[in-house]
Amino acid sequence: MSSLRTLAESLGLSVTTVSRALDGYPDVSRKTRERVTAAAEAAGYRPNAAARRLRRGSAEIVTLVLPTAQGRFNEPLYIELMRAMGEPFAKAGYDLTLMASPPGEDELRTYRRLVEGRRTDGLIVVRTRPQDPRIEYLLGTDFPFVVMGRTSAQPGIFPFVDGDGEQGFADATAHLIGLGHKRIAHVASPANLNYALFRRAGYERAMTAAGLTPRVVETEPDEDGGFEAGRFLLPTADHPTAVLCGTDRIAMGVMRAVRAAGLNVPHDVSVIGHDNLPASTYSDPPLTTMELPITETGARLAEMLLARIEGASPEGMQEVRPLRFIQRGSTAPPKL
Amino acid sequence: MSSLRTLAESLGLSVTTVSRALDGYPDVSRKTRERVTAAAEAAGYRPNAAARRLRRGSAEIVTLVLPTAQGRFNEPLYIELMRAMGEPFAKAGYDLTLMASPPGEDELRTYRRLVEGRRTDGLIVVRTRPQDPRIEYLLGTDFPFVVMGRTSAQPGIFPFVDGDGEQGFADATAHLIGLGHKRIAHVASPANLNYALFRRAGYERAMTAAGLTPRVVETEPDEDGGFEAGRFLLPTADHPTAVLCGTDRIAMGVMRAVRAAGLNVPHDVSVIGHDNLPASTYSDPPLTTMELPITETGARLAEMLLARIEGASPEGMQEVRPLRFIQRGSTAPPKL
DNA sequence: GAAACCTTCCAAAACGATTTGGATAAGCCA
DNA sequence: TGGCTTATCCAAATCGTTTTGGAAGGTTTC
Repeated sequence: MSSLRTLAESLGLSVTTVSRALDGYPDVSRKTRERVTAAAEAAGYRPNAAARRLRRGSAEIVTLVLPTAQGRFNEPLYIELMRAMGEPFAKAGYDLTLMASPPGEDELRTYRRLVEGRRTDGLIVVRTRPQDPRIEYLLGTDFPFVVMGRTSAQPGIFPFVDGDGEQGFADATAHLIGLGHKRIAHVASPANLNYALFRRAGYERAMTAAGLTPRVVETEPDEDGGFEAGRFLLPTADHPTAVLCGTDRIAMGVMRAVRAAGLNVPHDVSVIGHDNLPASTYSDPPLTTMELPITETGARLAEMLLARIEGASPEGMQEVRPLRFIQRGSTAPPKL
Repeated sequence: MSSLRTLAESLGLSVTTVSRALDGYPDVSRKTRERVTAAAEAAGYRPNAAARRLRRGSAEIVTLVLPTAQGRFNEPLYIELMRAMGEPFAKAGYDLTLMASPPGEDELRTYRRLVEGRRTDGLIVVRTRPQDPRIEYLLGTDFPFVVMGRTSAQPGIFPFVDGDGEQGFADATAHLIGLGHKRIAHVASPANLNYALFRRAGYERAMTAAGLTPRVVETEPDEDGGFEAGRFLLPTADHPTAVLCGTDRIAMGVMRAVRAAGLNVPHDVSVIGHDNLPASTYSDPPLTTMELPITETGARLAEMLLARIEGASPEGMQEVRPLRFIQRGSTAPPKL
């Protein structure tokens, strides 16, 4: 409704002066500035976002694109991430928005729309794959983006923060070995998810180092996948006494399978997950798990993205952080 | 990079013609149109969103503002809702975005920014309160919005879809009574959440109709709240044999409290929730619950919002839908 | 008292698309 | 041939800001 022009006319000033008064330029007298801000307040003036964006060439928006299709993913994690990033971005004058996008072909189209239509000033990429077409595409532009997670091999350097899944899973495996477990299985997420590779490698490293034989089952990273894997692993007499799961949701499914097999967690089978989902605190028993502390991660990612938008080089913006191990009730020494 | 102007120059055409060719106007020859679209394709031309918005006066965006601060809310629900609405909006040329906002004063500011800065074309309001300042504000503008949920008393008519919590909780209570339960408690969400009032009313209606005494405990709508309520209700000898919970997350907490009291679900205490969260399928035992079918709800809300954006009147856009009852393992007849 | 400086304001030019209101040329009819 | 359509194209205005490059008038400096 109220534009700069109407406001200026009602004040008997030029559009320029009103604009500069509101932006706090020093070349407008205190008296005028006060008159202008009062009038703007009274009229409920709010600059038209499109006009300002067109002129400034910046959208004042950063976007997290959430791939979401087959099954529900770790959404609470991403909402949490949004919350962690919200404040730093708001402080810098950016709206943080989330867009859900079906993965695959359409996903790249979404990115192109956002980038080439200048619909956003920066992107947060999540749920990386070892070869990630989104990142390949973004590296080909000079568009600012940050990544939660990593890729395996990508020709180019970009900012990311990731948990040290390799070390974390090695440590968790060592923890189980320390409890006395020998038959430890790993239920892994599909290898087309990048984190799955690291976690598996850590598990295998620790097992081999202890002279134990790794046993890996690959499955969908959700409760059903975990349940299936559990049903596959548990029936035999020499079933694993501990199962290290790629994600909490897999772990939930495995625990259900353990119960379905008439066994007990953690007495017969210990279970460990990863993500520290809200539900994991309240499962029966509460799930032993690990996590990348999300608040600090979000804050750091926001910082990086803002720096990139300001034109900073991505060098030195690669961080692999230790995971936090959370000991709860789903792990115990093996029976006898 | 590539603008209409550069494209036009490279083709030896006017900006007008190029624009109209790409928009499929009939006053440009087939040959020219083909030449233009080919060149646009080759140059990777994508219209500048800000410019188009400024001129068209539409942002091509609709926004769901998610209040998110104290504790994690039912995020999976809202991501699911986004997914349900994504396609109809995409088909109509709108990007659907989610913005997280701290509730309270700042929340209204977020709404004002979006509405008055024309940053979006339509809003989806969720997590309604009985007196909802966001809705009051929006009713004062003529800005298009739809609501998932209802308010108690609001001077004005607006589009909404809500589950019939009153009937649903009455039915669930009747179901428990039919199983033979007499001491049935209700753990309610705080009364400043609108749905809490309806659910409680339904519970009380069914109890009273059966000549039973309602017993209501109010608590925070999360696992901790449920746990606290459970610890309060369960220790006595004449503890409830069934607990009807305002949300699944409350129910999770209650189930944990039941176990902590050395009792069994459902043998000693039946538990019912509401929301049908992903985790509820995989809890032990799986939770009996109910839900507002989210896909249809999202589709209908999208339809309504698009109609409102087109200028349709909000009359007849009020829908209270029956809840779907999902019987799982957390309910059984009372012991003896 | 003239030159150099502030202070305060503003006209006009962007930004990149869409849309209005013709202009030009070719085809058609009588 | 002249008048009337029709088919194709385009110049210029517009959306609402921000920003550039002064201009006008008053002050200070020497």
